[in-house]
Amino acid sequence: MTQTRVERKERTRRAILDAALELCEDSSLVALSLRQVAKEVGIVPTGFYRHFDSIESLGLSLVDESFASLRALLRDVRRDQGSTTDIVDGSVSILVDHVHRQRSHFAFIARERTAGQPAVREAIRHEIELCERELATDLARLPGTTDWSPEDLRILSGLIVSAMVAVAEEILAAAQRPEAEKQIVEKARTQLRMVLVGALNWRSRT
Amino acid sequence: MTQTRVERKERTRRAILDAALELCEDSSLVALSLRQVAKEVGIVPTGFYRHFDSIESLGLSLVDESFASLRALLRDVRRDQGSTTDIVDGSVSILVDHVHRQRSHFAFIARERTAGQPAVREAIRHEIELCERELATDLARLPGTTDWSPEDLRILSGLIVSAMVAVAEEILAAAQRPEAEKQIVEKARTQLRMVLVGALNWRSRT
DNA sequence: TGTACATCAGTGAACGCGCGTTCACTGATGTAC
DNA sequence: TGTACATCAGTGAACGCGCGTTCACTGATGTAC
Repeated sequence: MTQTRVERKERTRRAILDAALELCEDSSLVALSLRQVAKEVGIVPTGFYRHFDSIESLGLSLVDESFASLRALLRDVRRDQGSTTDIVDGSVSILVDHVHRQRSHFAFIARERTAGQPAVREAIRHEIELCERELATDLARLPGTTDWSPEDLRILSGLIVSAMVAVAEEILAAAQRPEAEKQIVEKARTQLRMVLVGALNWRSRT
Repeated sequence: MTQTRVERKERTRRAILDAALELCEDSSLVALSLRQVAKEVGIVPTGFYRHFDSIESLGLSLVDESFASLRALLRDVRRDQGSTTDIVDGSVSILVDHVHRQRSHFAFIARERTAGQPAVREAIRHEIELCERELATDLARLPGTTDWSPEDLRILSGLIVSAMVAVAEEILAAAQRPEAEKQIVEKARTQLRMVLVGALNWRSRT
């Protein structure tokens, strides 16, 4: 068990982040105290300051982490598009898989998006806007969107993101109820197909 | 200025509800203290107990109030459908109007939906599901959905509700920025038109 | 290699503050006769 | 109508508790020579 000082510090930092994610799952980061986190980690309250300035700056680190998970999701969806026969089936499966594996990250985003401190909310709003932009450039490569205006691509992207955020929230709410989740997944696939049918029959006004 | 004792009490109760709605707008009900509310209202902390048992029971009253506002919105949208030429333009205008006039109620639902106590979250989820059902029966009366399956009507309804919940949240976030709101409203109308184009070209599988 | 010094993650006491809640109270309003 | 009593919304002192933050500290790890 020989560890360098740097390794030990990183380990504690990691434990603080994990404890905060777990403890705020029942309410929100704003209802979480530094002392609760320290107690869960097993350090004295003042030890917290060796790693973060405040709960808020801890929150901003959690935003970064959580969006790394979300971008990994987008990356997997993008990589999958070339290889699969059905974009909708593949994309929704990947979404569900990521929500399960990074459950606390997606729950954090869903929660703090509306209930976090202003700085945290703003950070999340900004990240989601970036995701919409990314998705818009992906959509531009699909057949049938060649004559679309940039605005319409962004708008379609926003529609898909809204629907998929709602789906992710429903999956989180349906934890431990596999039959409910199955219905949600089927609904998500149909919704995405409906949107794509709309998109294929859409004509941008110039 | 002659008021009965009952009138005075009701006035104070109203002030407590309004103060709580306003104060928790920056974070969440779980981060709100009884003393903050009492200070805002202008009564001594212990005076709070003449009206509510706890912040939690105050929260339950706010849930009831907020859903009354949401149902008023649905009622207005439904009433408007017969009289207007463009369903999309009319419905989005009504949505925006209601969000402005009952701003704090919609913000309360949006926030506590993901960050509230479990019982509150569940109540909100249930109410939103009821709204989806209602909307599905309205959609069944539109031309072009006569041969749709009940499931597909519910799924389309869910898609529209998700998109409009997202729009309401964006409008709330864009407060004091009229030009940003104008863009959001235009986006909402285009999204709704895209969805309806998809619906008109959709064939339910039997 | 051994020694002397520097670094710094984590400690523990102490602080002032806001918290929810208790309790006995006050005095204006309401009611019974 | 006037009087005597009841009600009860709001008061104010007091409590123990958990909070964030300060400060000087300890002692294991790291580094320079």
